[in-house]
Amino acid sequence: MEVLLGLLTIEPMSGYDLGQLIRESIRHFWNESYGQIYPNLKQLAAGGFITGKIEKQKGKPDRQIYSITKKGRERLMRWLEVEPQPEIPRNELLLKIFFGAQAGPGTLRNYLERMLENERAALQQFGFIEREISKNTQYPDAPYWQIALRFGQIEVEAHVRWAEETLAVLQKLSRVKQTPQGSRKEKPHAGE
Amino acid sequence: MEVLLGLLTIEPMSGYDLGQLIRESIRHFWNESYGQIYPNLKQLAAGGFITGKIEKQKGKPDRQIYSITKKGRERLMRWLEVEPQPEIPRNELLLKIFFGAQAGPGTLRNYLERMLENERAALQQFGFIEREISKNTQYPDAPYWQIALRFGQIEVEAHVRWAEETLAVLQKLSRVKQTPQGSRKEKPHAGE
DNA sequence: GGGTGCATGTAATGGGTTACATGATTCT
DNA sequence: AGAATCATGTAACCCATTACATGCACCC
Repeated sequence: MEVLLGLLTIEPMSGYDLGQLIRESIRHFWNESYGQIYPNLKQLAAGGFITGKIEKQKGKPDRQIYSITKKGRERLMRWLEVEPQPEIPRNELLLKIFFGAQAGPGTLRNYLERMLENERAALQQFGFIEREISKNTQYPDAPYWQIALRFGQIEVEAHVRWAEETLAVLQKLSRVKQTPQGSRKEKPHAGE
Repeated sequence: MEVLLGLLTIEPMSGYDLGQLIRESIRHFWNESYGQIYPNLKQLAAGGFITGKIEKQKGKPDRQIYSITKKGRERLMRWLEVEPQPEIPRNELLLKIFFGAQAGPGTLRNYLERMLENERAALQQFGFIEREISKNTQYPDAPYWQIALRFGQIEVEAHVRWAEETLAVLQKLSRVKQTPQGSRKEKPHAGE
């Protein structure tokens, strides 16, 4: 809800634009689906927090361009003043690793390789975003965008380090499991 | 749902125990509320994935102790084989920082200080968990628990570094804002 | 001709938190 | 006396994703 308000302080936009912008620039810490965006915009408009103007296009469908109102800015402010409480992320990968002894190291290694791919792709995306920000230094928010981006970079680097370290640990674990005295109740897994 | 199954492979437990265990050991990457745990246990029991035995206690209410069944283990296995897809966390703090120019650096600094407190508390909690794990090396899952814990440690360290760096950046930003030519449309904020 | 992008929207479904209710014991 | 802990459970509610629907234009 308030994301939309916040993004509309940058410039007036349509719901579609908002969706694009979200997945291009803040997806690494916030996401909204269109199933969320459009109804929320309607609500915000009904409450007088934003106003919409229809923009006609040839060939393409009409666009509803929304602008934030004074009332909207006030609402955004009030929300910004509320201290964000830490939220517990749900990390399915970690959960599966936690029960790793059931799955065996082979499966986990695949998951980690895939994770590394994703994280490296994210790093590239960050590079792209960084260039976008430095093109738009005229906006007063630009330094803050940079800070949010930096969070993503630092976190992803940490993830990469962890994943690499973990792959090494798993290697050792499967070597230990292969030694004769290491096998107790465990059923031997096919392959490594 | 499957967390419960997974945790019950460690040993038979009650819903209450599961809740305790979750918040003591895996809260940093997974959480379930009792409003979720109890109904899920009922469902799992109805499906034959776990079985419950009533344990009577004097003075205290009866406990339903659940054990995982063979069918339950199979279900857990199938779930473990499904590749976890990356999930986008929602970080309200980052979102508020992203719109930082609206709120001003003072508010953000408070949020960051609070965040640092939380992260440091988490580090301490991790120390506690680490000691618990090293007491329970007889479990075959122990190395995997260690890996999951390591993730938390590395991530939290990264967060701390980012927060400290960001506090320094904000300091600079508010100094720049104070210089005469830097003030355009911005209302001056009380205190720095 | 078929897929993709633009653009908006709704409905079904699933997930999860919060708040409430109960009731006994133990601690302060 | 009152609060907290143990222990289980339900109901209301909010939020979010997914899938579906429409319709035109452009490209291969």
